[in-house]
Amino acid sequence: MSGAKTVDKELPLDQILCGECVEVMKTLPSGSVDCIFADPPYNLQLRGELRRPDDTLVDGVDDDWDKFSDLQAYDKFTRDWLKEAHRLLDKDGTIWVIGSYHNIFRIGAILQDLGFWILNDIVWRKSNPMPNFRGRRFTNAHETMIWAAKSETSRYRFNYQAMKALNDDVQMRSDWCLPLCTGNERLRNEHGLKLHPTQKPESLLHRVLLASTSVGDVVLDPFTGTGTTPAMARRLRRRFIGVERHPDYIAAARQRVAQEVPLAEDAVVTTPDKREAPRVPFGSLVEQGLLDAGTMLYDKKRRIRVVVSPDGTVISGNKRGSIHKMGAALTNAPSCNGWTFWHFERGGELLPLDVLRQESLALTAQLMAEAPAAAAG
Amino acid sequence: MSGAKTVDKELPLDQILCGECVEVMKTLPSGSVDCIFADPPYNLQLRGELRRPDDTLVDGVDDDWDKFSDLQAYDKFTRDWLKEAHRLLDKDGTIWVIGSYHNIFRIGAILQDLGFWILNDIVWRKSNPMPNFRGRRFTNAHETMIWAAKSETSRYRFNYQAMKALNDDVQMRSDWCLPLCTGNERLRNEHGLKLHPTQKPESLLHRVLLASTSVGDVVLDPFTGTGTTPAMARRLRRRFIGVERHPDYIAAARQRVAQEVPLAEDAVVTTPDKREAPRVPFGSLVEQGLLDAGTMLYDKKRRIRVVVSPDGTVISGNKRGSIHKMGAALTNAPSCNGWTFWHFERGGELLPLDVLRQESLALTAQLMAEAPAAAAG
DNA sequence: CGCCCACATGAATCCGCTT
DNA sequence: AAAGCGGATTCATGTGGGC
Repeated sequence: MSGAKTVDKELPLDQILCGECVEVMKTLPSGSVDCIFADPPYNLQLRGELRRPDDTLVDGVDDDWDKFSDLQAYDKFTRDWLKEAHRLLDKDGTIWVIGSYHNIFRIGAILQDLGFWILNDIVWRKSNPMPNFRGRRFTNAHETMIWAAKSETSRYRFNYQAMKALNDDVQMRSDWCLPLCTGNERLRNEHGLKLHPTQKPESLLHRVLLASTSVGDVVLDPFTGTGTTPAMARRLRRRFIGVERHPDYIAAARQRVAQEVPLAEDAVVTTPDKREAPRVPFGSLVEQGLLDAGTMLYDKKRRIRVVVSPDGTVISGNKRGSIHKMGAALTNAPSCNGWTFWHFERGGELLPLDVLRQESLALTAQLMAEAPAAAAG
Repeated sequence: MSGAKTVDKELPLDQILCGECVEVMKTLPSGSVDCIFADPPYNLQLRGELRRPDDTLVDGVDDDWDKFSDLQAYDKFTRDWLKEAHRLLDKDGTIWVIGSYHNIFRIGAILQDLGFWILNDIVWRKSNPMPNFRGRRFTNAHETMIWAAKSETSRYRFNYQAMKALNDDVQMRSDWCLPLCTGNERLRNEHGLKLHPTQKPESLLHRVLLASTSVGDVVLDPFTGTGTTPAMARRLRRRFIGVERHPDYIAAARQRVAQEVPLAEDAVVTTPDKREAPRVPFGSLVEQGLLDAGTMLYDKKRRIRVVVSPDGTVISGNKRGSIHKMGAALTNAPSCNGWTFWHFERGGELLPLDVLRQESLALTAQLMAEAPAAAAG
């Protein structure tokens, strides 16, 4: 995606910029990023301190950046940065925003108001959440991410097959069970205390970027914190732009990113979607000599048959049409994938046309390798 | 709760009322219900038809009641019924609202705007959701419920121990995995077609009511549909008020509720929360002769000791105070639960004071059973 | 009666390029 | 811009019929 953008040269790629997110975002050109991941302040309305039953203090989020005078102030803040996010996003780009019940409803409503088109709400189920110490509510065991396209008509990226592969070959669901960021992954200061109160686990960003971006895409994180998004972007060979205002976080994030080793180029290749394979017109099989005119095609159970025509149509009685149209017409179906419906005979058994399509693609790839310039032209 | 309300006589209890929810709600007195469960229209905005890969048609929600001209119209609708809900709710009451990403962000924001205090967002994870047939998004495998109190200062009901018991003795989390309403539970018309497009599973309402209401509480459902809430309320011996505008749904719901057999009275008693047990003043142990003045109390490791005073205070040197205050003072802790901190000697071993509290409660219960009137007075 | 297989179905914002 | 059309896409569960 980003490779085609003329604005690329102006972009501060693979950098973590210092400043207020809206101010910094205003310096970037419109439509210049493919994906945004945002972990904004949660507006946690914690009243006083919270203690565990053993009287140790729960280190809640009480930093200054998480203080807002009221809901209206939080809404204004949210609308301001989301407006800039909308401007920066490519027309086919998507945005992820993570939050809890304190702020996610404000964010979701404002996203919709600004014209973003929600694709999913994703539940991050924490495998090891903090228990509810007072026993007055359900254990708050999840956070919510909203995944939205720039507009209703966006042709957004979703690596469906990669997600399916990641989930034992069944569709990835809207609930993801992942552990909190702990142990060595958690950045700590010289006193061993956690550097950032809400550092997100790398596994979360790994899945987000794998699902919704391509290699080389530009990913913006307006609230970079300690740099989980940049680090994962670098690991997965995406480009990143981070924005953060706290110097301590920036220093930690830059160091972290510098230490991150990008995966080998062939290691970031994921299961491709079939839609992205080059289209093979059925007629080209006849042209290439992979299938002769006059060949008989059958459905799987040999109940229906058609004859291949030299122009790539197929004929049954006085009807003629594409392999798809004829498959649909002869079965009274609303549509039909001719590549998997029709079969040809080879060695006494029936094989789907898709086998020939694969052979055609392999043949083309071979020609490309032998004479790239000629084949491309 | 409701037993103490003087408005009870005016309430149309255990009925399903016919009409627009806001109109009907306006006829009910303020502060008259303990809990509200609402399953409002989701405003799904479905476009064309959707087919499964096997070409069968998905029976989507295309009912008129789910159509709104735009987000503003949906917001107005939502604000109107939530305002009435807020008025009807007892000051310590709670509300549940279920929705999907299409509408839940509008609802959550408006709840907050109206002064409701969100307690949890609960994720209903569907064990058997409908897949995403086109492979263009993550499987939409959950719906979200918001649980909110009338105000920040509500002393709302949460049956913590019952929820814990229901969850194999670990705290109930904010994500609930429950199957869809299918099979025999799903109400069908004479043609075997589903009567209501979005009937909720009984297990969901069972847990909701068990978590947030007491036996005898009044539960309002402004969008009753085919009556899952009334049916579960009746089964669990709660009172209900249903509101529904579609005559077919009302007829089905009334029949359904009539067939519902309430559980035996002793079957709906759930694990009581400790904080609901009658409070036992430490001094009453001395009064009851369960502990003699002058008895020595120790911490678990016998490092600290105090002496029991006849007035229920404990003494260490020249300091005197409650078991809690003295526990905190002698350990430099901000607070201390004296019942579990202090131990007494029995048969050569140290037992926590809590053992005596249980014995005191048992003794009182025994007295109540022998002579109820006298003990109560 | 039990096992096996076919079939039905669920709150769904469900395609994208060419002409 | 709207239409045409190639062709990509499903999981868990319950029910019911056949054997």
